[in-house]
Amino acid sequence: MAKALRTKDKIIIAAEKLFSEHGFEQTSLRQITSEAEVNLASVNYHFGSKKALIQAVMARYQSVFMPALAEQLHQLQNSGTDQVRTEDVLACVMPPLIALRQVRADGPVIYLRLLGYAYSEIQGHLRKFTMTNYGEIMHEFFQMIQQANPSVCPNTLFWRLHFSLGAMLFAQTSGQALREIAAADFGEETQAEESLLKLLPFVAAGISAAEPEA
Amino acid sequence: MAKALRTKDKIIIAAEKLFSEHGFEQTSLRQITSEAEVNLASVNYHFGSKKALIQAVMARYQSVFMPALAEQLHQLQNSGTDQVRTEDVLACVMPPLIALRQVRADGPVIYLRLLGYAYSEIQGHLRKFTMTNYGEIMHEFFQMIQQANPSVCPNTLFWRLHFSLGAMLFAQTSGQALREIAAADFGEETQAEESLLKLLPFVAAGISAAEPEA
DNA sequence: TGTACATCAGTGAACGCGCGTTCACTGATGTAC
DNA sequence: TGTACATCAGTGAACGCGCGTTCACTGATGTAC
Repeated sequence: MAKALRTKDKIIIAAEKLFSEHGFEQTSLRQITSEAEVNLASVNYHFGSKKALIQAVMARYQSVFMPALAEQLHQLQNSGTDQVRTEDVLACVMPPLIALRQVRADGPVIYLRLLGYAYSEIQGHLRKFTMTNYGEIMHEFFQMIQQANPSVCPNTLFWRLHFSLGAMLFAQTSGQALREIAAADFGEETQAEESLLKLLPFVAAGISAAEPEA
Repeated sequence: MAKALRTKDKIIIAAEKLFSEHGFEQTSLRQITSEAEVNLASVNYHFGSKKALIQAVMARYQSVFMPALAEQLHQLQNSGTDQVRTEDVLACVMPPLIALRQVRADGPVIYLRLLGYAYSEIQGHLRKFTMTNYGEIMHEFFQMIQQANPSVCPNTLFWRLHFSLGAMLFAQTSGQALREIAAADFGEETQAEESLLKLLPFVAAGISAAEPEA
């Protein structure tokens, strides 16, 4: 049993790393099992299929992230502030992200990259999975963003939230390359987590922007 | 000769459509030649390889878009306004985008989707290609954004421009799915080109947001 | 105008390769009596 | 305590499949003399 868990864990650890670096479809089971120093057939033995392995990897992070996000949102709601600001709602995602260090030291970065690939590659699957399992939390989040921006119509907010998601995922997926360019052009090193801090004011301003006249 | 051009064009037209719908790696030459009603081997005959076909498809759009963008930027520079606004610089991308209708009726949408896949799939290749061929135009664009936002440091602007790019590409790549969700949730149909108009105020506000204190 | 030859567009079939998955199997561990 | 059996983790080799690419070939068009 002890060794059994080892093999399964080895696969998970190697898969997370390679998935987050090259995406799901571009990473083969042979690469994963080679990195994990494990037999090729053991992926299908432990997980059933490649698709199931992908879901297991994602689920492991979601199951930590989502409850932590719910916790943050509730804290903010019960903080007695009568008017929450967009920044405050957005900031709720940071502690859950940092909590992913429990899963793995570089968990926050890994998770964001996985999200990026999950959205761009397996179109819609992840969204469906997230909504069926954590739809309520997502709904709460959306409602609080609406409360913080009563003058922006919900349809516009819907789009702006997805623009924000896109900005975050793109920055993560292309993050390494961008950081190198930025370092070369401006002589400033930007850390992976730092680019997230740069993101917050950007999306907060974008979400709360005045609605243009029709 | 007449029929020769036909086959090559048939391939381009089918490839653009399928690439923009499913991405480059997910689209096989067999799908393309089947859609184009053309022999499988003719792709390699006319283009040499799949990679060369992808480049040909992208180059066709870039060669229309980029000069048109340069034209817009120059017009804005010579308009006599002493202080350009971020919105004005951003708005410069719209006419070149619309000019892509010359290439093909749904050219603007196709191009944006291709861009999205190009950035997320063939990491860095497109950026390199764009910078070597149109680096000067990109540099001009960046400089004008800087002029419009003298109080934001260049490094931050660099990141914010890429956040904006990410927001746009994500909205396009996931556009169809998002439009369906939005229609179901808010009873409002959003057209493909309309989501771009929603994007402009969002990124303009994000780019010009005040720099947070350190 | 007619013939020989070269060039070019297009084709059908096969190539080798890497992929996810399957299968028959081994060996260790746990359980029942 | 000892034996028989069941369960489980893990393995090596092969499977079929779709992929991009290649190759020898056909037939039409253009050119030279």
